[in-house]
Amino acid sequence: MAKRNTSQRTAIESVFHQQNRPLAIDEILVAGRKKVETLNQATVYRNLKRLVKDGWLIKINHPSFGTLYERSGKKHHHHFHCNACNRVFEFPGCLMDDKKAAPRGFIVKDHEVFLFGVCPDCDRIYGF
Amino acid sequence: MAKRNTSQRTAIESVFHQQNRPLAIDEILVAGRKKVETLNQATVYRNLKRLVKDGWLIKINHPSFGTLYERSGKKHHHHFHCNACNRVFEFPGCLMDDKKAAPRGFIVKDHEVFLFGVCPDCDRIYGF
DNA sequence: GTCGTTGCAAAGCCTTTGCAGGGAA
DNA sequence: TTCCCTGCAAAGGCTTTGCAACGAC
Repeated sequence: MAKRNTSQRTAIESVFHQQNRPLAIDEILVAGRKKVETLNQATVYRNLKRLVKDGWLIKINHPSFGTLYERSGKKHHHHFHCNACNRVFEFPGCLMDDKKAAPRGFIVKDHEVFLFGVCPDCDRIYGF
Repeated sequence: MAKRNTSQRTAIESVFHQQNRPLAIDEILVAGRKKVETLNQATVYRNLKRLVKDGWLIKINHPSFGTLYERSGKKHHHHFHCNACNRVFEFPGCLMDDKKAAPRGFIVKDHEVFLFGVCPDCDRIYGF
């Protein structure tokens, strides 16, 4: 199935270029409508699915926000959720060794890590 | 709000006593109905919510199965999902050091790890 | 008898899908 | 012109909620 360039898809892609962080469906829809007023929710869902399938996006499962999407191709990183401001941060690098993470016999091919805590801003302000 | 013991709640709790692994809503409902035939889905949802609130259960977010529940009070462990048989395993222990997992300034209070790969059984049978 | 709990059905989210019209190539 | 893509609305899952009846204490 050949892919056609539409203003809607371009709008959605540009949202990811502007915001370098994991985005929720709704954020994508709202930001996308600033570029294409008529942008429909179903269109966003269809395009995200397509972009994931094409390997341009990665679907993330946030423990409390549900589904988030982020650009693929980034270096391996983990996610951090600030319990105070609810923002999601990305931490480059990794301390997990897949080979050592599981008991003998299990073959680990990938992993997903979510960290929870307090970000520097909130620590400074609220002193959690 | 005082808590009353009902046959429904007892049934749900006993499902967790019998199956020592993360369970999906539907598994809980099906297994629970073997003890209390009339057990209703809404009742299961309400009790799970209550048991989580009381700290008796923990809610887990499985990247592809959605919400799972497991007994609280277990030692720290991570979850492993076999890509071949789709079973979820629990691995005791942890190689992650919260203190080292984040850049300076971030305070990590907790983390959640999901490993993906092939379990020993599937590796033996299919040689993935 | 009180009031927390249950079953049932309706309603609420989030996401997917059918369909006819619209637009890219 | 072809046929992929879009908007809209309906439909599907999963989860929550309102309400009257029920049952633990």
